[in-house]
Amino acid sequence: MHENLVIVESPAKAKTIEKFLGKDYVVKSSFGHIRDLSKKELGIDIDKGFTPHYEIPADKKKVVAELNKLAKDSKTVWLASDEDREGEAIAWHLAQVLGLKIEDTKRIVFHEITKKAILNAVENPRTIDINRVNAQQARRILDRLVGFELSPVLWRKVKPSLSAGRVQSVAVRLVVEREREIMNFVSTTYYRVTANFYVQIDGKTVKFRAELNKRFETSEQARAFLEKCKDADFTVAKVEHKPSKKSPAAPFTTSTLQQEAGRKFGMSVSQIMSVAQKLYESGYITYMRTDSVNLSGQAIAAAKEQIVSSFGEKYSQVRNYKTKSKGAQEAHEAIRPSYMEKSTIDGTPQEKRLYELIWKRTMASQMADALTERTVVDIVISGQEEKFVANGEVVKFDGFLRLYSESVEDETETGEEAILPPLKVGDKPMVKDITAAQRFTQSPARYSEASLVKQLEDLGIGRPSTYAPTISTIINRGYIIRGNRDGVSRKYEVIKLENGDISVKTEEETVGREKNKLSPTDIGMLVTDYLNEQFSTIMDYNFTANVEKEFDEIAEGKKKWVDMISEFYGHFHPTIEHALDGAPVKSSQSRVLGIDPKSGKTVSVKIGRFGPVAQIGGDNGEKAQFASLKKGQLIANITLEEALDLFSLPRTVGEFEGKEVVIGVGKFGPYVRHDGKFVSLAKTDDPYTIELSRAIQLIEEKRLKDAVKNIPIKTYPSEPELLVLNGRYGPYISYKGKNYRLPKSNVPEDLTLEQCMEIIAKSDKSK
DNA sequence: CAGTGAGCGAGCTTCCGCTTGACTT
Repeated sequence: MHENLVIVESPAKAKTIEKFLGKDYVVKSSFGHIRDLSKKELGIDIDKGFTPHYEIPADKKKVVAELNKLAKDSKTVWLASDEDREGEAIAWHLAQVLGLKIEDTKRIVFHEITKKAILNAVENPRTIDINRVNAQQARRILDRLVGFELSPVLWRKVKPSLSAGRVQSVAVRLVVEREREIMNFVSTTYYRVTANFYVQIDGKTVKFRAELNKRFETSEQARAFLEKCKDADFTVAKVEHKPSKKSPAAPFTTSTLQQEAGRKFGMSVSQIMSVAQKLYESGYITYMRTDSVNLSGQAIAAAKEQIVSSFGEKYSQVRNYKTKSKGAQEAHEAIRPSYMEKSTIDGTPQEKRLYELIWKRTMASQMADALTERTVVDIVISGQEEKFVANGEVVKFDGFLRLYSESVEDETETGEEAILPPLKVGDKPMVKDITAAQRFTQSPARYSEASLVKQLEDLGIGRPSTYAPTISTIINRGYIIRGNRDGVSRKYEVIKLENGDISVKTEEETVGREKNKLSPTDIGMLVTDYLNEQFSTIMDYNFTANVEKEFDEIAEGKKKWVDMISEFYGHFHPTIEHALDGAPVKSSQSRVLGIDPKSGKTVSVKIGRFGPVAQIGGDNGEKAQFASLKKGQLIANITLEEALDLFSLPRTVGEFEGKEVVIGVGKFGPYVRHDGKFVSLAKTDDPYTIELSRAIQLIEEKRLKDAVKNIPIKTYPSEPELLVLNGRYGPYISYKGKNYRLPKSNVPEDLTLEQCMEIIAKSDKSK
């Protein structure tokens, strides 16, 4: 018999709290929600006032059974799930399932895992807030109604297995609309003029740069300006010094961690989350799914101590941050190191890097502003209205920059900030050269995973625990892809005045190179257009914010959840009926690109049975040729040349060992075929351009791998049927035609026959 | 397993949020 059972959501949290509470308390975790609407059906009885039917999912049966047993054996059960809407619902479901009385069940909450906070919580228990629970039920039921009524419409009208929902469909819409902006963008050109000046200071030549305060639209105008500069003289007309300061960014939330680690290390949001999970489980950082920027008093004090001892008093500045994002629920602290004095940890390189990033960000957030002095110098040109402007910046006190500076998503062209020589009004700097370079206005940038997360967060859509899964879902459904683009080469004109001569040159640059950026697929565009047309309310960027207001009213007891859902459904369901009555999506419509110069037949693109496809001929019952579009190509903007290129596979690239080497694209992606054997191309290989030498390299690599794969790590003379082998997922045991996983703790080379048999026996028993 | 594009149709798919392991040969 225990005195007290405390139930929290996360097992790592349970371990920590158990230490704070002492021996009279057993602390267990529910592993999140323990009940949900049934998975198979709608799980809501619409005719009976939207009554939800909750079930305990199969993978939660064990946890619930254990909690039930412990609850029966305890005098008092404390429900300590998070204080947000979902946490309150978890507490309520626990009370229901464990047969606790709602009126006198002890509900406790804390926003930070510190001894003080926990003890304080235990001294101030409350009861379950049923209004907040009802707000969660409304949220859950609304999402189920939307998801499970919309998705079947897509199965009937577009294609099977598609999905739609309050969050994912809007996420796809953002990507689709950005792509359309890029497609419709018309780049204009202008000329940017910069000058290299120099002055003599103490007998030394000091150079500096300045930019003209006007941009020219045409080459002629730019050239005319340079002509006029030939005999002009240049005078410093104004020197302005402005003190300026920079403040550190707030400590990390889930979203900002994803953005920053994405930019700095190029990690995907799901990679970041799984590394952060490891750090959390090891006790190195606080909880990683949070929308709060708050730090505990204890953490602030520890950071201060670290900063003062490492950098001195004047680098410290205690700051309290306020969360401003829409719909934040602040059940936790910001993501921070558990122990501020630990600036580094043991672990994999990724774990170390991510930890150090979190440590620096947290420390910097408690450091002083960086103080700078900005200098702006105007240089007038005799006989002309335009003037050159030089910008300089000097850091007077580095403050938090000593430790950390935030990165930016896409480096855009900005005026250079440099250290300027001491100039004064009336100075006449000499001109080394003046350059008018042709520039181009840029289309908006495609989203990265992290910038899409940021956009969703700004719109109040989705929660920290769902950002990464949402992106996986819309990629898995084939609505969007994450990919790289090589960029294209572009020529630009450079007009330069130097030593009294004007020269014109054409230079070349690569633009539009992208890594891991998101773009829609044809299906993503098709579904988005259809949903926008039929279900504009759900697709509205403000839909979530609007329903959140109502959830808040329910939580405050001002509104009944059934009324809210019933009103919503009254409007929503007829739109479903209307869509089902309507026509299917015109997905078979094709776009004609032109004429194939070789055959003289029509080339078109459309969505076929197996996705987007290009077609040559097939008009009058003749047999058409087909080729799938490449990842990233869209029906909306593929060109005739790109489409014709698709028909170049399979192609023979040469001979190796007297046999043909053929490149093709099969069911499992691009491959090399040689001597009746197939080798997959690497992700970075392009089947349309790959050369013989690389193909041979792939064939040889495959041979080597195959050779290694079949050499056993370990064999046993007394049991010839038992082998320890090296497989795709690491070492494993093969015995009598069956394979067995190795427990992590085993070193495969040291396995004895007895140990192997034990592993086999255990595995067979568990099945 | 290394393309596909005849037509029919049984049975299936699906949401958002809260949590971790288990599991692929």
